[in-house]
Amino acid sequence: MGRNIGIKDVALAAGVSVTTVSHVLNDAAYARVSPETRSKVRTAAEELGYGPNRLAQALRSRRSGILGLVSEDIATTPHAGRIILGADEAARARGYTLMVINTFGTASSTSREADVRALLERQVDGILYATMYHRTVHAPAGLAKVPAILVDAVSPGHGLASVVPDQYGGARAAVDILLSAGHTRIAYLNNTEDVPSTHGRLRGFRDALTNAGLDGGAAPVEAAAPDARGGYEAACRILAGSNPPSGLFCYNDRMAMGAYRAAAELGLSIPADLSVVGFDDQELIAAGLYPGLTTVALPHYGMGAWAAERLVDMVEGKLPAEHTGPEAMLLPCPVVSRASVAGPRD
Amino acid sequence: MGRNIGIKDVALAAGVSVTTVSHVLNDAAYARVSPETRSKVRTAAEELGYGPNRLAQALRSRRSGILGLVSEDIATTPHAGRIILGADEAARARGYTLMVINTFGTASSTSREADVRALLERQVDGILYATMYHRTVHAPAGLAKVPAILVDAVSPGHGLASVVPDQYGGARAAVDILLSAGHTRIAYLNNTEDVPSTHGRLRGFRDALTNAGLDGGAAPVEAAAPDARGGYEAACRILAGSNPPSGLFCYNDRMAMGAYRAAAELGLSIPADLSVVGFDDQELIAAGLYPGLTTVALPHYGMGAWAAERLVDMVEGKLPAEHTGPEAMLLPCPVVSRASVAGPRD
DNA sequence: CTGAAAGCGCTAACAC
DNA sequence: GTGTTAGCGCTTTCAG
Repeated sequence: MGRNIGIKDVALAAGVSVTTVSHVLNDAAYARVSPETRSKVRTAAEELGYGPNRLAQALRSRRSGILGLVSEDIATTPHAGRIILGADEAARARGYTLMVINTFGTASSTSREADVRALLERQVDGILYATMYHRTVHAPAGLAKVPAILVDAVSPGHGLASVVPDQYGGARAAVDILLSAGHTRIAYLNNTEDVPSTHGRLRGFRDALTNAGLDGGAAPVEAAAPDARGGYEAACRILAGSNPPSGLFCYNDRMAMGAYRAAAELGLSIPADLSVVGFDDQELIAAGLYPGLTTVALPHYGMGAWAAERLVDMVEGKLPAEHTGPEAMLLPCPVVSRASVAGPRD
Repeated sequence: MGRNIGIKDVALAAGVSVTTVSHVLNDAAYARVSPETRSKVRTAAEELGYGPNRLAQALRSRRSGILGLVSEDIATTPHAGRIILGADEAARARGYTLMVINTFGTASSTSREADVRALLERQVDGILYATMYHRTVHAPAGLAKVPAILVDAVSPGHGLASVVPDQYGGARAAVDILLSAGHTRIAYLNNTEDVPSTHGRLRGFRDALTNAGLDGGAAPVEAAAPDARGGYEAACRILAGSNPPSGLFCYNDRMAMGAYRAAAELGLSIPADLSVVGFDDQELIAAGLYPGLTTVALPHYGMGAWAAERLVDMVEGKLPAEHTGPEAMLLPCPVVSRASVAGPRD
């Protein structure tokens, strides 16, 4: 673990000045260096196993090439992972490295400010601020100091660009799947929490029905906690009625998992007696359930990639750093078809 | 987004030299600065909203305070997330920041080398190299240039410290749960893949039985793909026999999920007719299944934390950077009790 | 075409 | 007690 080789060593080995080395290694546009010198430098660098010290480069050029990402609850679901992956790949493609800071959904705003400050001290060129589920946040003040974008979140009145899933459109697509299969008695198992997805998906549900000539406003909706148990309970209630639905749209895959159990207990076979569509596309559940659950995927990867791409544009001045419009970018939620939907029995 | 305030500005505002500012802000041990000067500096820094430029600090002090983590498949399961979280919290507690680089289980060794090189160029103080599931890897050569630790992986002959789950012990604990509940006819649904966990868990299964006075070598074992479908198929085979087991240990939670389905189809109620224990503690599955699945947790968080802690020790010279023993550190896999185990019917 | 030299913001001898 | 100053490794203007 001896001393690292620097540009100086390369210069010495190639018999040129550090300036020249820097010029050729960076393909400096303004540099005019002879081809022979160029290759001399290149081979010298190669042989010495030279690698630039990005810290020094950053200090000098005032560009760290690092994008900060503060992300909530990295460990809880794969959602955060997919945002990170999308952002990572987009950033990498543009020559940037991601620096991820984990925070908690429950973190105080002081600790969030501290996270952003830590990133700022590292001289990140821009910051991505991601939440674990679509919601509105109070963006840390530090975000104003560098280009920044909110991922899966909106922060009213902060003039920050943001990207969120098109919950409404996803719900419509989900219900359309059921509609196209021929179902007319369709119910919705909603979440009880007051978050954008709860409202967006409900609106999408109703509008899809109305748009198909059914009475969306009167369609049965049961709300419960957004987990397997909540789904089980809500499904029991809705399936026990006198004229039970033949198609069931669930707020998320976990509730759908509960609905599967309810159906099994009631002797209802999926999809022969009951068609089910979920939301979120949690691989572990959706693919593990039997039959495989048809669901709607959340564009986490896409949001991460979109945001990183934009952020780099801002950093490089290709896009104004100040947010242009008040609207959040809406990314589509694609349907993932598996085996839980079939035509109605009757 | 104007120019940032530096130590110089603070010095000017406080009417002292930069040295003094540096001394008080870093609580330099050797510095003798009067209390009044100290507070003058502190308030000046405070008022100006000064924050150090960690890049410059790092360049000068030859310590970046960054720990690199190359982690596989961040987005696929929460496992990588838990390693990251554990490492992040341990690193943070010691004043370090994590720089996470995503790689793929399928990545070429060239690309892995490149990932490590990128980290090295950023002057990370040490590197954590994590795989998504316990396996043996060919560690990138670059890891020799800084302190490094393997997480969830071993690399024979590289002299690298590493930490992995105690698969064997976890399996024994899982089977012991079944044994203590009174079961004597216990079967194992194993994975067909040739990875350490497959072998470790099988050994644990057999030894636990033998240790209890049963014939571990003759106990029924069915192997299949480690997912819900494989579990379903293997469980069908094993449950269809003439003297079916009353206790079932599954290689992982996904296979257990399949076993639940098989049991349901055979009219077997869990845990009344069949007790089931899984492995991995994949929250989404284990807690979502009904009844909740008793399983064994993989110590991902713990491995990340242990490794980061050690790595910092190495970086700070509190631990030799070269690996001491040839053995990987084994972390225990704790049992997570839910509701899938009861006494046998007979 | 190539090189000297001035810093980027900070730390830490060393001098006063 | 406090200040001067020489770099850390690199980029880039400006001379030659």
